[in-house]
Amino acid sequence: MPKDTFFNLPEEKRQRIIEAAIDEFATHPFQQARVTAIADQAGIAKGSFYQYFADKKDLYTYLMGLMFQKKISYLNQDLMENRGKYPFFQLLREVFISGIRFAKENPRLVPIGMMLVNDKQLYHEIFGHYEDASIEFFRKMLEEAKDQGEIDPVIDPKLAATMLIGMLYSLTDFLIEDGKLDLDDMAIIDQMLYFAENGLKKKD
Amino acid sequence: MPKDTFFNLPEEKRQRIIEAAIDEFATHPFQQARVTAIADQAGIAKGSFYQYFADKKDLYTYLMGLMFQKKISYLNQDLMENRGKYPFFQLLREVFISGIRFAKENPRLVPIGMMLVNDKQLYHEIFGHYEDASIEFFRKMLEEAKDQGEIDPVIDPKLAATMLIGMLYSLTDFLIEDGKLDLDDMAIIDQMLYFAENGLKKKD
DNA sequence: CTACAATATGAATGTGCGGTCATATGAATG
DNA sequence: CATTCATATGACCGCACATTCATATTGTAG
Repeated sequence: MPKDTFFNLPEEKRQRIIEAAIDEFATHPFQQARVTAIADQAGIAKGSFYQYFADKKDLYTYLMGLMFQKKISYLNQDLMENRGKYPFFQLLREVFISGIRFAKENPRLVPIGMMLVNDKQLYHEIFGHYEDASIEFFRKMLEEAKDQGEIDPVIDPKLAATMLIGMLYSLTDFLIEDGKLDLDDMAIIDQMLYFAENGLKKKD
Repeated sequence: MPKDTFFNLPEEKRQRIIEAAIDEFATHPFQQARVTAIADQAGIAKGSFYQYFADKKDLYTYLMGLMFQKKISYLNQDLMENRGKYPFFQLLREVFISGIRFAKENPRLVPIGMMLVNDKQLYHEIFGHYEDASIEFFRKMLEEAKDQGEIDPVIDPKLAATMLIGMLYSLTDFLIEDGKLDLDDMAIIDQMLYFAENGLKKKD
């Protein structure tokens, strides 16, 4: 957690620091991200940085928290709270839509998330030692849908969850990185769902 | 390219160096990988390292080349050379099989590849500035299959290629990382194909 | 043996960066 | 004003590491 001094800062200055940090962490993995660069960019002295944060990781962890909250806020609250009441593929659509929308509206946050996911060690230091939360999330959804007879019984939920996450990650990355696709966002979502639905749905 | 002195080395010593490098690069991203660790592990003096390689990147680039060759060697030569003659889903099965087999037999190489893919900057320095080769490879296969009427005309080849790669990457990573899946390799491949086939195939 | 070239070695060099610290500035209080 | 407390600052320290270099060792040819 940042120190009190950080939260006592005028809103504007705090934002400058956060923005500078996002810039730096979006372009450099944690270890290579430079405190000096963040301080310079934010227009504060390096020493001041350590008035606000215990160290580099302190800021990083705080940022990850903000990001996580923001990501969550893109999910339709009603759908998520009453998961059981909605058909699986509608939930899946909602998750895809919010994922893409988040990525489009916060392009700088995407690479930060990617880098964290790829640094297993750091990931565990920050989020603790449990299975990747997003895989678990999808796995549970699939498990329930399977019980409801919505998806093909031969599908292994954990494997399918891994594949869905993989699709979503690599697509998000792709869209942000070079994003040359002659489709608008909704067409992309439709195709992903079409693909996933035909791949997973219970056959008659 | 390594210097002549490296290739003049007795086979056994050269192997030791390569193995040491693989160990180091499998556990540390390029920037954090230490020349000292490689030299120590290989049992050579640090100075000797620079008799063989211009610098750290020289060795790394060389390693990536070896890895690429090795990966290619897992593909069924006949199938690849006569791509046009085989049905798309058979080719896809072959690519999946060789990918998983490569990963299972060379587990230390997988994280190295993952880290490289995730370091866009380094990736481009090493492989040049063209589109991700594996996406292109899948995209072409899909394009051809679409012309043959094997896959659903609504599918966008580039998007589908991105999704397939994503599935394959994340699955490979998953298998190597913690790999707790109650399925054997063939069952995994079958499910991936089942998923992909139903998702992509032309509907009657 | 000798002389020359190729290779091996690890101490020394240089650099970049995270984190510390003594000091300065300024706001608030009385 | 004078005192105190919170915040700001950038020079400085220590360390880790890639790379260099002067020197030693080994191999080879005549």
